[in-house]
Amino acid sequence: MQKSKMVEQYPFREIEPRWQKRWDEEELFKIDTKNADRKYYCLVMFPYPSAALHVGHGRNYIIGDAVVRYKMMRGYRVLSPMGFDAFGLPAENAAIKNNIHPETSTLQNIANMKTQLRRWGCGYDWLREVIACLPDYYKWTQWIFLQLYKHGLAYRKKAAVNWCPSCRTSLANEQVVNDRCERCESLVEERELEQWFFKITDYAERLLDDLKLLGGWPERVRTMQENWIGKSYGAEIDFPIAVSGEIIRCFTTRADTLFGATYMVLAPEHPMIASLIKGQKAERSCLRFVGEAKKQGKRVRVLEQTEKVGVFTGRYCINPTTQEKIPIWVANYVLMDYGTGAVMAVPTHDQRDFEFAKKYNLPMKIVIDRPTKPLALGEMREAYVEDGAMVNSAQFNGLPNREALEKIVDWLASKKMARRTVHYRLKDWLISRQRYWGAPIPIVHCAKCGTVPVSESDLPVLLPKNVRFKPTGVSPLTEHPDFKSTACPQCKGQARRDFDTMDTFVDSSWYFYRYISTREEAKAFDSNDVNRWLPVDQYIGGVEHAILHLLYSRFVNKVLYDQKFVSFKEPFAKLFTQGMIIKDGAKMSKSKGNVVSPDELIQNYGSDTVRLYTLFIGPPEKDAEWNDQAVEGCYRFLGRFWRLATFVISEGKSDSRFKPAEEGQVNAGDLERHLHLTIKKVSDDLEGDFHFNTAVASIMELINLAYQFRPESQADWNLLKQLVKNTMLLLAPFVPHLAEELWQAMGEKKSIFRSGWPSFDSDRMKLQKIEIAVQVNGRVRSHVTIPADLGEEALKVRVLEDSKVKTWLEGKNPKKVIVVPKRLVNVII
RNA sequence: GCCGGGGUGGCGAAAUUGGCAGACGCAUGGGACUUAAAAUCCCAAGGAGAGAAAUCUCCAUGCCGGUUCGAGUCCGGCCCUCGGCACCA
Repeated sequence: MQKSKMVEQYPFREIEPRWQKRWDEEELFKIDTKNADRKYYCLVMFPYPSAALHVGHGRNYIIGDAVVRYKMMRGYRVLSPMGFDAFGLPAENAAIKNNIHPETSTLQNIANMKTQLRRWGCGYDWLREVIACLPDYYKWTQWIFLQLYKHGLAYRKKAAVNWCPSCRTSLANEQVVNDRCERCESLVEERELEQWFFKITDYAERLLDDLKLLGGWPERVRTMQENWIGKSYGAEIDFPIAVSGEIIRCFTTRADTLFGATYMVLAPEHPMIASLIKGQKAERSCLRFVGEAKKQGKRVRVLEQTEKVGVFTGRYCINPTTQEKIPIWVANYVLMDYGTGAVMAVPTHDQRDFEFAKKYNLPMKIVIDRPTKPLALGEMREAYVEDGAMVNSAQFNGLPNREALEKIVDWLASKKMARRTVHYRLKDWLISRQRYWGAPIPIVHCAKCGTVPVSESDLPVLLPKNVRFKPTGVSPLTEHPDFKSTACPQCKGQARRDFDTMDTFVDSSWYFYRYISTREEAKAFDSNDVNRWLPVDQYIGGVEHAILHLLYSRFVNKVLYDQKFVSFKEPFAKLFTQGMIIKDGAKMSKSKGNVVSPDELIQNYGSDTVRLYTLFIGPPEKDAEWNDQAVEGCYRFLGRFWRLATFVISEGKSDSRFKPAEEGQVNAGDLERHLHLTIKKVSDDLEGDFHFNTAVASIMELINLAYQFRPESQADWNLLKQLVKNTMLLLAPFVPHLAEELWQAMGEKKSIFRSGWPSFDSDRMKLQKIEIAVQVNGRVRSHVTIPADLGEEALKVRVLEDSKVKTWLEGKNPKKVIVVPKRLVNVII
């Protein structure tokens, strides 16, 4: 790139800062939320304050800004807020490494990012800025916690967390990639810790059900949430233990295979194991096995390559369908946290059970037969998992297995040995973090009263600033004397605070309400205002948040709905997830060294060019490869438009760098027609699913056409003026500085963003004469130009007279002639 | 394994939802302007073949088949690729 040699296409360096300043001064994006007339809430996912933004981040804000400006021009009162998801581990790690307080570096980063956003020309109501790490925000994050606590939706239990042995800290699920720590790549371990959870599982059914209300969401995201919630229908079946009569309860989705259940398998953590094996011969070997399995940890156990191993307990239970005694085993492949931790094993119709049974020589029985070739036990190499007819299943023999499934459950249910149940894959949300840089959990631990919530009037629980950073494995707050001890809110006795902080996903699960009431000091938000302005009309962000953030926010919304703080069931009416920007085949990241910095690009081409290219690069929902050379193409186009516009504004007197076409290859009628077509196309593209790329392409076409037009009369000049003026409006959401500059150069006084959106006239889009493609046997052989209103029969006659058609006909009569009005004629021979 | 995207020129991509495949842009080639270059403006361009030429013919949207006058688009069966979930009972 020879940027230094490049001639400046137009004076963007002077224009852009000037308009950025003017828009600030005029408070173009300031909104009063007491008034919700023609409201439009456009929300871009608030960023984590990293050191510098690259063009990949930029796509998010540029798309958002284009939507905001377009809707403004459509006459909406658009709320466009911005804030920062400012708590979190990276800042804390940087603090440890560089010996700088995370608040200092975070606030510095925020200042930098605001400068960058401003330079991009992205417009926000900065009076509504939200910064998650400041007490006036996290006070209310703590309030959210208390609301959940109050209704039994926040609880404490001992649980295994992801633990990175080299960073000596716990990690969030999302920071564990393929069982390894995202930063240092060491294998993640498990550690048992007393933790706070939010009971999101109570809402599993509604979170799943209400996905139906989200027609404005990409199907992909809805499906991902559906998978994550993972609902499965099945039944719990009771297996009495031989002799004792105690019940082992197991969950199955395949009750049709019950007659083939030839053994029972328990998870090593199953609570009944101890009493089962007590006094048995196998007691010692069982205990050893359980101990090893637990030591191995769940994470390793579920790895695909981990061998399935197990041990016999020496005890039996009764298959409730056959009354047969079947052995009870313990095996590493059964998980305690799905279903009941007990699995009825059907080796003939489940692949894992099949492998396990082969290995330990356990009995097998076929209960569903293959419709094609009957199964034979001796010949089976794998489990038969397809459908078929029931066999070896008493009164159910001969039934299709899917039908038998229901009947077997009914039959056992009538004997009170089974009941229909539903299981979810979704787990409760673990929100405790043993880290410093987060909102303290507003709980006090008192020896007398137990866990006691801090009262709302005592919020915020301030995060102390003078702490020592070293990776010890416990929160630095543990060592902080002032923070540590406090009075119990209940008995006023000596007590200690909870040392943990909240997952940053709690911070981000409610920020979109706070934007409505940023200045509110007495409450998290004003319900009346929030109910007027939400749901968010358009949410825009990366697909990487498809599950966590979007699911948590939906959950919190439902909790607030139940407690009557909000009156809507879902917080985000429409969701748009933009694709990533790729460079050299990989996602842009500092560590990969493939980031494209916007600063240099803006210096060389201006932010309007960067914006235009970002929108033109491809369909916004798809990933796209960044191409520096293609940026220049957009820069050239803006220059081309600038030259045309300045030439037209002065009626050919000023800009000597523009030369009109020597002979007009386009007439005024065509040009006007295309102007109206373009207005329609751009409007449709923006109203639809953000087809910025094709909208830009059609504007380019229009300008290319205008270059072919030679103005000869005052009417021609007026047409050209109308054209460039409308094009400014069409371009304004994409290239706001250039559009505003030219707009005012045309003598307009009001901001272009307060000047409405152009309309088109369908009558002016019509052609007098149209060209029709003529096919012979489905292949295009000729074209005819006809009056637009020519009737079908007349068209047929005209086509059959065509010399090329005659040649193909070779004097014969056509079998059939198909006419597609205004498009083509197909002559079948 | 299950679920969901995708597969179109040298490249990013379009295609009015079944109607002229490749708009627009990048890269490329040529021309104009210029002492020259840059910039700008104009023109060409999917591949193969025929022709002096205008033109013409054939082949082309991952592969195979089907429906249809007509398929990038619809149906059936494969292949590849990206993403999500997964010893889930």
